[in-house]
Amino acid sequence: MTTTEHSGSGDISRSLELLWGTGERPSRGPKPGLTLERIVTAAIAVADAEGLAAVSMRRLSAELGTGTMSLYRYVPGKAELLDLMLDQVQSFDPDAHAVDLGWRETLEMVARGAWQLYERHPWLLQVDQARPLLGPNAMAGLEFALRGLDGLGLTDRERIHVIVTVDGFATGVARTHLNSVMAEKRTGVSDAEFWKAHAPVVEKAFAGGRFPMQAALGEDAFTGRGEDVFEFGLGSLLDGIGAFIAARARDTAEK
Amino acid sequence: MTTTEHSGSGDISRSLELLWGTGERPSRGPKPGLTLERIVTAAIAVADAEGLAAVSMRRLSAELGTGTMSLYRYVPGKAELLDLMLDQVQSFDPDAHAVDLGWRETLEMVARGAWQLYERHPWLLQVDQARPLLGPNAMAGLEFALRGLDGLGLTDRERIHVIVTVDGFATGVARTHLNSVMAEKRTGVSDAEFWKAHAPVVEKAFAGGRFPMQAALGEDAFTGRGEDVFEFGLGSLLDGIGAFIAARARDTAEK
DNA sequence: ACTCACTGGGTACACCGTACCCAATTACGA
DNA sequence: TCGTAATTGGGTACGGTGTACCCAGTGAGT
Repeated sequence: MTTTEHSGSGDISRSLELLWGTGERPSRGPKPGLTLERIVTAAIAVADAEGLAAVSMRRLSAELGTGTMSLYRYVPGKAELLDLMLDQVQSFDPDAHAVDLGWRETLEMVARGAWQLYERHPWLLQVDQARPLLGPNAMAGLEFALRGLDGLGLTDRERIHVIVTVDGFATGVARTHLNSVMAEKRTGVSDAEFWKAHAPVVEKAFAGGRFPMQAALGEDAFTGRGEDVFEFGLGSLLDGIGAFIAARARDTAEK
Repeated sequence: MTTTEHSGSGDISRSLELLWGTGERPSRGPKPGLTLERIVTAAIAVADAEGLAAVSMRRLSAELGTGTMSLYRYVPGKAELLDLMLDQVQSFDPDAHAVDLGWRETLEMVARGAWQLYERHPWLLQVDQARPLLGPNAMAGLEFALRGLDGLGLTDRERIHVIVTVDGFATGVARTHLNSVMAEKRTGVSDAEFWKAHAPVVEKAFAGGRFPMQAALGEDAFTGRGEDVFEFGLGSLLDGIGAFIAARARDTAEK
């Protein structure tokens, strides 16, 4: 049993200070035996290996060999820790930003980047990303996307719309896909077994005649891989966005 | 602090029995003073009003005026309760299914239906929907979508891909939108205040010259409403899917 | 040497899901 | 009619959670 942890519940400016590392060491008192980074890294490692539910303050302190309450000397609370985990995990190869790509390649990278990120850290889907604090890594990603959409005649707001749309799509499909993968890992019940359990109830429902479309569906309809759905949807979405961009280009050409 | 609750963690066939209501009352023993439906309804009401985090067995029992452990006479555990909440909340006007719509209208209804569902019950985004148990309402929704995509020359798997894509898109964008709305409600910090807190740190980052695109962004770039992003993205996505369907139609015509 | 900001961390509290009991209730078999 | 078996109601208790509150120990500044 787990719950989507709320990030950003704590003191915002405190979290930002931690994110951007503006804290100076005070001159008095003993030197800290821990670092923020070690705590965040340990938390991510635990989340990757055992899921977000396994990340508790007691568990982390055990992992780091300290007292539980010592962690609160570095992080105001668990919510802020999640903020920090979010930003750290979003760091990616800065070389990828160097190249100037076309809009389609850029958006494909945005979508595939999000997909791979979720694949690597499925627990991200469990974190309430409502208001991800603007960390350095998040800003770098946005900058990359904006540059790829530059010079197409789109307004600022339209560029943001496009980016949020592509990211939302990737997130939504990744959620469906990865939740299923995680469910299997967690419960030990494979997809096949899961659907097998449904068989009796589904057959009874089909017999009622209320679901002719589903009854007529072939066996293989549901066996598609999540990646295929993602690629199909991404292609369609970008085709549609391409049409929008082309229309914009025609508008500006007329003027 | 909250966590995405895992549905489907419990005994699957037990949950299915509850979903499809195949349980007969045993002849002996006292009559139950509660019903499954009352429990599920109360749980949904609490989740709607105060979020998923407020839904605890103790809280529900208080709401219903019973002992906490009595709930376990009706529901195997909290995971199964979530399964039931999921299906109950997905019920919609059966009349909407009566009409036969074109593929675009159908997919628009699927997407808008999902969007409105999340708007009404934002906590749905917190529930792990990896493997939603096939309840009667979920099946009705899928049936509706499949019918709208009938006769277009798509394979079974392609129709499923289209539906998952559209649903994933709606879910992803709704997540971004509603998490922001919920964050405001929960923390009392408005979007404006939230971004204001970022100002000093963002300005310092801009001064570094690493983010020229974001620095050049107009004030209004981020003030767009979530609904606008949704409508923009939905339009583009359906345009793209339309192109795919048209290409398929040409294929079959050639044969 | 004294002071005092600082770090480390133990204890305690309020909450959670739920395993395990036992008492009260009800209908069937004798 | 009277056990008796099945079923419901629910109290208690356990192991988990985040974290408020303290106090002891550290080490640089005066």
